[in-house]
Amino acid sequence: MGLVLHRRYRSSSFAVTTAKAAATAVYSVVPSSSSSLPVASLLSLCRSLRSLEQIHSLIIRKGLEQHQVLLCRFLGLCSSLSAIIYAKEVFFRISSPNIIHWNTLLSASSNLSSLSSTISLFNIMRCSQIPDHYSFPCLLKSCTAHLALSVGASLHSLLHRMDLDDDLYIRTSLVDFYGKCGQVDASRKLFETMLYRNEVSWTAMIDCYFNNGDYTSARALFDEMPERNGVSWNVMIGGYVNAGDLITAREVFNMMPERNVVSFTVMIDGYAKAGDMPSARFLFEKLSTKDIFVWSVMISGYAQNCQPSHSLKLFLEMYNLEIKPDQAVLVGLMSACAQLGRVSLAKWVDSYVGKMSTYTDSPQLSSALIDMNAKCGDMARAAFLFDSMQIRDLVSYCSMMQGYSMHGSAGKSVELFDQMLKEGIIPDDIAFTVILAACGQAGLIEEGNRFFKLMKDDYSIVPSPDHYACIVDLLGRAGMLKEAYHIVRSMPIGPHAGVWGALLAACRMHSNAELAELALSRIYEIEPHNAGNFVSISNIYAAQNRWADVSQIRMLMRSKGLRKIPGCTWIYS
DNA sequence: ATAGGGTTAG
Repeated sequence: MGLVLHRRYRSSSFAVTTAKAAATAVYSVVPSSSSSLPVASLLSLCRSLRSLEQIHSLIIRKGLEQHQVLLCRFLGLCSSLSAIIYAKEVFFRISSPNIIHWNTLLSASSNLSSLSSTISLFNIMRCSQIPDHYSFPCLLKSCTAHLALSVGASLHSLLHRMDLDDDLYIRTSLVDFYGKCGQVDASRKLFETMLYRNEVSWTAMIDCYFNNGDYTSARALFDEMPERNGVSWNVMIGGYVNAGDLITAREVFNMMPERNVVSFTVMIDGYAKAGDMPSARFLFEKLSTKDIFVWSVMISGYAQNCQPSHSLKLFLEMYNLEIKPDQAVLVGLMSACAQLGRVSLAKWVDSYVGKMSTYTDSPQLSSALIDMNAKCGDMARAAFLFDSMQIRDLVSYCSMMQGYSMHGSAGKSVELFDQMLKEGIIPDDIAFTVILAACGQAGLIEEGNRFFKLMKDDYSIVPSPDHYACIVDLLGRAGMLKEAYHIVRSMPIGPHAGVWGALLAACRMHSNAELAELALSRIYEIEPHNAGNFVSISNIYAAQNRWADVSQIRMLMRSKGLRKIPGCTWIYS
């Protein structure tokens, strides 16, 4: 229903008329006891766009349309309900907006609109109002979010001319802005010359050091800062998590005096990214109040770690608690469904997302939908979704290409890749992994080599072990085992299990026991607990009637305590 | 009555 209202505001030029029309309904939806409450109290109770509209009509009826303070609070509410268009419509009906009205609208715009529309709003403002120290932090925040170094830098020089660059809030915003844009030295200079600092400024600087890989300075600053709050601690935890140092992250987590839900979320996410779902789950269970973020981290964590049924279970648990899933949760859920590959489930989720979602044009959501449908076998639905996307992005192309490849139409994947290039979309490392895998699967050697070369020469992407695994697979399937082995040997970085696995699979396909043994011994060094690798070589021996070797492998497996998990080979194939 | 730092997604 949020969607319906939102659309209406988009299409009608004046939300105000809509509000007037809704005026008659106001007392029926707002509880009768509260209808006698002052409008200000209603504003603090307001949780939805619909009640906002009703309060608006009440403001009009009571002739409070130009009430300065009320307007501010109203605009603030529009902002928190993501109703930027409504906010603008109300704002431009204010007969003489003051600086606070402007700043509130500016803040709403910087949170909800593009940087360019926020900047143009700022320029309109400057025609009738001199911006003050409240105006700039949100502008800078928007620049930071868009990593717009040049826009932010020109704001900085404007601030200097206006003599506002010593303000605590503004200085902190600048420290954060330059830090996020990778300009550590600029950040440090601004931080060190600050007249006053508080926990926020210290934390912004620490985060800046972490984002730029300087863990020592981050730690030194944390130890030095006079007072810390929850965010300071969480920045430390997150910094170590991103650095891959879970041990130190956990130490900081344990030392933290009052952990909040973000501390847990950051730590849990760290465990999930490192593949340690048991530790993630342990912390998750200890958390008494779970918010949408932590649910999302767990659900997508299980999906990323190939435990889709756990994702599904958690989602249902959330569903039963009547927590409204957000976009990230839905994406995680769909990623899990894609792995489960159950058409009926995918159909349910597809329609559920359609009903649930207020993000109809979101490329992330569309891509996840495409991916899920493709992986669950409904290529027609995937193609329909793809074709109905307004703007197709890299991820949606990748989902389609992977889908076609899975359904044995790698030729279509190749077509799509070329079409994507024509549309001006820049492929990344993952896109090349997808297309190389497609070529491998279909035995398109020439195309595969073309893309591999394109990736290295035209896009300057250094091949990852995954890319090498695809190339090895490509050559191996075509029976070019020697060439494949040569590629493996020539890799500048150490091959991972997937590369050797591709070689092993090729050996199996072409019954080359000798090379298979070599590959297996390497794989065993890397992943000693994967029974599937042993099964592969045992199959090669069996194909060559080498039954003694087969039973030897079986005995070896037994002595190592390895058992093949039935039906799990597809993960590696 | 308005502003700054930390968390989710192929």
